[in-house]
Amino acid sequence: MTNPIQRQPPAPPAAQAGSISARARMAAGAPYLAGLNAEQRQAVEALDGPVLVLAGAGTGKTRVLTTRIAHLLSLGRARPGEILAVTFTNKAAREMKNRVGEMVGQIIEGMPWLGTFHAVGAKILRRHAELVGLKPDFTILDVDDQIRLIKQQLAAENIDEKRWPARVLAGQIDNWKNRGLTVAQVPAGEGAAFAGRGVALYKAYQERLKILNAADFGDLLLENIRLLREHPAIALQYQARLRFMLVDEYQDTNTAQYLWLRLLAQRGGDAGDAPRNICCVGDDDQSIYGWRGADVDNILRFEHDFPGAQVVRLERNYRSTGHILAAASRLIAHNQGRLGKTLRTQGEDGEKVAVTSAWDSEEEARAIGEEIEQLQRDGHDLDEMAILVRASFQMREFEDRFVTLGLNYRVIGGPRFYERAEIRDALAYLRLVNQPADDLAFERIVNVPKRGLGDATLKALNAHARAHGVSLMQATRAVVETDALKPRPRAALREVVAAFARWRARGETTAHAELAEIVLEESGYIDMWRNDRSADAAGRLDNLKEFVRSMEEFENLQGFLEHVSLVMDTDGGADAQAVSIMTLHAAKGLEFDTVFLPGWEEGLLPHQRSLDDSGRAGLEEERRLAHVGITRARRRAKIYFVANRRMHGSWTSALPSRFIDELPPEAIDVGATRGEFGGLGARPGRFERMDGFASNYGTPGWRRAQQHGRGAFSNATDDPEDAEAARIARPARLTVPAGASAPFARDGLRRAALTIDGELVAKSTGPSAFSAGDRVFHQKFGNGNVTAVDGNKLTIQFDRAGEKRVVDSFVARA
DNA sequence: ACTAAGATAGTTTTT
DNA sequence: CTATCTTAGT
Repeated sequence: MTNPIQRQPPAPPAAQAGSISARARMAAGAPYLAGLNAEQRQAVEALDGPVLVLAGAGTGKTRVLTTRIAHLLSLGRARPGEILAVTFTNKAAREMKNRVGEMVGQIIEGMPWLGTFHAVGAKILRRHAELVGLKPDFTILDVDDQIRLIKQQLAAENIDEKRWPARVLAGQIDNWKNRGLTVAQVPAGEGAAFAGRGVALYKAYQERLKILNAADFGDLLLENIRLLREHPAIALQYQARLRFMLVDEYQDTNTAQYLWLRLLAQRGGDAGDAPRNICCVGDDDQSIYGWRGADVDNILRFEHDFPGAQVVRLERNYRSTGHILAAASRLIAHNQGRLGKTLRTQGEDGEKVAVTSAWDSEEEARAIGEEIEQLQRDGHDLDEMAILVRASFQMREFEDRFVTLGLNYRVIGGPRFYERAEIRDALAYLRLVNQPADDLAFERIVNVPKRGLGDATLKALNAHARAHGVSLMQATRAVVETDALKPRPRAALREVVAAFARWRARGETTAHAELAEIVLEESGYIDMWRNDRSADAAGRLDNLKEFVRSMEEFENLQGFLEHVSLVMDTDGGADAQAVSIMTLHAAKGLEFDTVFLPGWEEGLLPHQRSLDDSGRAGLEEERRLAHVGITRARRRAKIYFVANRRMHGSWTSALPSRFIDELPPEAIDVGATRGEFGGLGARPGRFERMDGFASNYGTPGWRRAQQHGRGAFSNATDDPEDAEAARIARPARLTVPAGASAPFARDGLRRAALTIDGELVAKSTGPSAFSAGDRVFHQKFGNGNVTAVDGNKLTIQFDRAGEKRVVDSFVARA
């Protein structure tokens, strides 16, 4: 798909030997090299030519990368300004910076080219902005701005936003940019997307960005590529300077990033014909970002792209116990098209990977909650436990449960600090003070807080701005002087113009953090939240305070704004002990003693959408996700799957994930939750319904479920109670007929769960398991009296907890 | 211009 | 089911 890099002969081994010598001998005994294993050391010391380090989970990838930089510096092979080191996240960049700093001293202060792809891209682009039609102080737009911009374009083009949503076009443009495609390079077929106007809209969007003196995230790379391609002299300059390149998480690079690296890796002035010194570190088994443009092929193709490349495999895992590693390895072995690694551990086997079935997601959450409490009683830190989910909707169940348990938890991920509305609003104010021509910022806050300025007013301003080719702020200044507007909006706008002029002047003499306070106060923005009665208003005020405080770390407003658009993240206060809840994606790169992996069901992991959209590639990426999940665990990995999950409001039955079948039986322990099945609330009377599902009995899913029932699961324990629980919890999964209403689905499934091979395995206790007046016991709320029955929902007056509505399966007769 | 009731869709996420 | 966005009503 992309042209391979220019063929280059491998370097003669002796070519660089001269410069090493004494210093090298000193470095050989360098403290930072001590403690590396043979492969790690090889990866660190192979400084010349292309090197691919295949670093499996927990094999010391970051250590190799940072040590390599330290090594380069202390050998004197490169000055800090000659090393390009790129990562994907700010977190990774920060960590690298810190760790290199620890090894080498303060030299890192001068590592200007260590950062994320985007930060480094922006840095280069600012230096040569004019060459790509921008000014050096261009604004970096985020997704929000992007969408707003595209919305305007669609409106101007009279395109029905219903049929062609702005975010879809934004996604498409992003996709093109990820693949390194400029307007001219979009394949004809794809350009016809969006009612045949895809490319035209892309073109118009790019033109609009230039007018606004703005670049979106994609441009930071794509315009960079264009810059380097169209100006060979500049390319040469960077090629010559950046003599050593290091790339983290290479499996996650997209085509644009790949092209950019390739351009920089072409032979520079000093290197003659020698291959460039590029070292990519990654793990094809942890490539989980295909859906956002990452191309695993980049890493699979490395040796082809960089002939003569050395490949170093790091396979010694220092993180997990034997059973955990065995489970992860066997699972990932089911993927085809891997470079292939075998993780080994020196440690003990440890606990087996627990695979537990539960009736539904609520029970799953309860079981995990109990296990966490047990671990806590045994002296384990909550900080060392994490729940890793496939999709964020799974989180709520755990949050709900943990709130009632009073268990401290923290959700990792979610909306980033700078993505929060209040922060973006505050930023827009500052951007507008800094750059009155920032139309997007203007539109965002002109009526926040409410100033009585609506669509009509904005339309008038836009019309004037377009007609005269000026910014909205300028247009406003002009329009306010006319009587084109009604008195009310006119007065409001007059105030806005005056206020910004005032703040701008004030900025000349006032420190930027203080200025921000003044702006937020005088604009009425702070008051807006002070007067807001909603629950999260207080939090927003806190965020604003934090926002202003964080400004103090920067020299000036300009510097702060650059930081915020590229680098700001939420790594905030992690003070109290808490269980972490996050997605599998967010967990990459982290590790915990105990990892809970709920939701291992067909359709969720692997996710149906992945399967539908990307077929086998999708399945393999899901498998890698599962692999990432297991390998986060140091000592305990616990997998769960449920029979029933509520999705989009209706109950859906689920099959255990095929990934569970792919685990090595000898490394796992299978069981079921000790759910309160006694009170299942089975109500006979409609068993004939089962016949309606008969056609599903021959499906692969059904067969697999049966197989499990007969195999590992039914023999999981000698305890008859457990055995029954296992059978029940491992019911025949049925596909809910499409469109089945929730109650029907639920009833049908409940019924299904009670029968295996058509045999009733759970006894029912009458039409209604409970009736008003019954004395019952609930695990959490204690004893109480049933006051009303509604289907399987009971209203209970608890002695201590008050009145609650509870599903009958959660209570037992007292 | 703002509010309240309807429609709609609903993995994963960084920069 | 529920969060979010759009539309209709005041």
